[in-house]
Amino acid sequence: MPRSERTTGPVTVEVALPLPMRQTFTYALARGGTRPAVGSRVLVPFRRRERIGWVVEHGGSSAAPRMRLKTILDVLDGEPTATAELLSLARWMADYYVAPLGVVLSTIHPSVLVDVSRDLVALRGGLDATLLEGLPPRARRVAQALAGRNGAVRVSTLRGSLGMGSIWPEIRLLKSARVLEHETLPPRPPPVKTRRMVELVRDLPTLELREEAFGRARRQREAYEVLEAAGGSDELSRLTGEAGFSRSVISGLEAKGIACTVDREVERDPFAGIERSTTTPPALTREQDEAVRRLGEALDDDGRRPFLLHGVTGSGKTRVYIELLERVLARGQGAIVLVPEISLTPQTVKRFRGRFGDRVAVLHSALSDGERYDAWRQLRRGERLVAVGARSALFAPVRDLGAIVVDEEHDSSYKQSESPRYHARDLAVVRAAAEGAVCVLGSATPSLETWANARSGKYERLSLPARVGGRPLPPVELVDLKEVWKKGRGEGTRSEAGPVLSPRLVEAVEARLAREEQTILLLNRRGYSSFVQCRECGDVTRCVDCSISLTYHRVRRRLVCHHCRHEEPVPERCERCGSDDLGYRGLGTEQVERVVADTFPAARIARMDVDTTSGKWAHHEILGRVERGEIEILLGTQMIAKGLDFPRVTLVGVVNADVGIHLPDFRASERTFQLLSQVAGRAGRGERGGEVLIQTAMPDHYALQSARTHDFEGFAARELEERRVPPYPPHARLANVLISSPDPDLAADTATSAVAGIDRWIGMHPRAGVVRVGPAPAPIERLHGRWRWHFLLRSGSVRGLGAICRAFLTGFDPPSGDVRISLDRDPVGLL
DNA sequence: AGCACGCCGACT
DNA sequence: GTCGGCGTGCTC
Repeated sequence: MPRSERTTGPVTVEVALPLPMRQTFTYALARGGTRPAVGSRVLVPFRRRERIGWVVEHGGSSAAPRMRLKTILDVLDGEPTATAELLSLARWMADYYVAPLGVVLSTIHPSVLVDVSRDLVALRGGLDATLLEGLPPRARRVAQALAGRNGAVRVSTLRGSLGMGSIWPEIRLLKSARVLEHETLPPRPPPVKTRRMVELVRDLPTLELREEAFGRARRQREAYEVLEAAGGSDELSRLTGEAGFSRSVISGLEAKGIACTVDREVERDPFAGIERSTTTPPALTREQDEAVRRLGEALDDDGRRPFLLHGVTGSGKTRVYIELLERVLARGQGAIVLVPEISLTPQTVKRFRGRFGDRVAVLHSALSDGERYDAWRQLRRGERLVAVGARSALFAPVRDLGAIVVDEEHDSSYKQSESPRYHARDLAVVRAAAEGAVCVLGSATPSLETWANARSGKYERLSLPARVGGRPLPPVELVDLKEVWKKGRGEGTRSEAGPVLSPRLVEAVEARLAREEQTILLLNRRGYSSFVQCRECGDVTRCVDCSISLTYHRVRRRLVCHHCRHEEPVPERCERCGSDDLGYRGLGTEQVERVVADTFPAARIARMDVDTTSGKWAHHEILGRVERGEIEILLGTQMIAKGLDFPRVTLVGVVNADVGIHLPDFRASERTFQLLSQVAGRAGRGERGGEVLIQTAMPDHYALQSARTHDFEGFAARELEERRVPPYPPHARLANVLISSPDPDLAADTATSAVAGIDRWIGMHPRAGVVRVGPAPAPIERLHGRWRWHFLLRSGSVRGLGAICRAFLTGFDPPSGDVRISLDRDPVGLL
């Protein structure tokens, strides 16, 4: 026996379970069992149940009571599902986003690998009245519910339909009374789709042998020949279907030992139909060529920095990605391409599939769990080399990663809104650095974080300043709503804030209708937050300390800051120009829609937003109608700003740009600028050109002026200044702590005591440089029946902020009751 | 999280 | 007395 075995006692492993607990658990190995590799899944007993966890360490490190160690029930993987690279990324995430390692591991795996065991119960024979009478009421209810169903029922289903909380005590009681049977099924083996194949197992090379084998069995001989022609095997269903052999012919071959049927794994590929394109792509522009050359060089360079590929809409960024991938694949390496959720359309898929065929795995949200798992396995085995997908594709087990591309890197869908609240763009940089891959962040309107990194030299900037084909960006015109309000008093099409559509916009739309061209109208996002705006000068009051817009509280008739809780009365007159003409905004999308319909009664109008287009295909259906010219005006929220490419759209109108700018969020201007730039890119994609009209009461605002002149750099320079005092990203790092409870007092009290705890931690770590702002009621004060409070932590030090966040989440003991605390590091929005 | 234990009011 | 409400504590 090796000495180590003698001295270390029982061999143990540390297991991370997907539970909201920060600790790992120590388990012993089964007698004679081999020690599962770090990163593999194991089935372990936990409480009274079985759960799947990941081995994250060999030997115990958590202080476990040695005597009470439980033993691993099963090692589920021979090969770890979490490679060393992904496990270390998971550790980084757990640490940075302050989330339990097991939870992180479960989110970076396909869901079928995380499924836990299921418990089934079934009645044992019938239920008679005397038996029922002897049962306690709760147990009786369980038994009766079970009698109402046939056969075995999942305990979780039963519990859900009864709605009486945990029914495990009752099940144990009924089981011991021999009323029911209970069975725990092990976790489903991952679903692998199989197909019955018929394979030849004996060769009959000579005619003589065949004569001997088949004699007068003509159909068997024919089947043999079909199989031989198909290369020795074919699908059973094809032989019995198309080829028309009866099942008995096949059995005959089996009986003679010539063929056998086996289940072969097949891979589902929902995009199998997409043909590899044979057309040669157009020549690269000079700038594209230069970018590709630089990225190609970086593949060989160990000390490389991440790249920002800054290219205006239509400048051919995708082409650059594709050329990079070509070079990565030529080196025998793999790659990951992240795209925003919304742009994962058949067009995007076609683009990559067309060039790379089945070397690409597309991780689309419409995939079934099984399909997702198939793609994962293919990547893991190196059968596919490129993963294309939304946020979570960053965790694809691509081998020998050569590059990670993040398209539209500023897009907020890269941030996950549940724990772990990771940002896939930031993780892309982390993963690429750890695995020696080239990282490319592409955008026409980079986030200010990325822009600042490019400016400081932390990232290398590649630029595509012109559209492919030399087509100009469309002219953008700002329509001053203040003028319209002044003139428009007493007209029909108005809201509380004045007319919804300016004469200029109405006239432009009518011109399109007359010319049989199409219009896109971008609506404001839902106005849940109202602000007070001067109708004379367009001014909106901001908080002196936080420089975010103050929110108007109808009930109290006061203005409130949603960061620091500063309050002030609604001014009588505009503080800037002295006018008493103040508007209380709050224009609903429905209202705008009605006005549009009334103004253009003859037009065919479609509306597209999250509410009207719930199904994935409803969205495509509407776009199909636009494409076929069945729609003249497309009304929609931000989702219409991205990726649409219709040559007949020659006008894009933005109904009111101000709503976005005055959201109480430090990113409000940035978001608005990005949105306007995106939507402007929708106009004039075809020969006919196009124009963009933006309605606003503050045409002088820098975000609007920069959008008008397509000037990202001008916008970024000004916005970076705006965020200096008080410091917001990229000048400081933020964490947003959200506290929610159905009880408003509990939420508020918890916020107060949490802040007291935070202040103690801040006091103990002065060098972390953390500043607290708040607490204050969250901008959305009540959501899903819960009252919400939040506060912000701000620091110039990444590590310092991390230390305080971890100390807070581990050390703060929330009061009893239904309170939830969540921490969002690097929040993308504070709403 | 989920579940057990334990201590309280309100009903056969 | 029991039933079932939910606060508290623990899970290798």
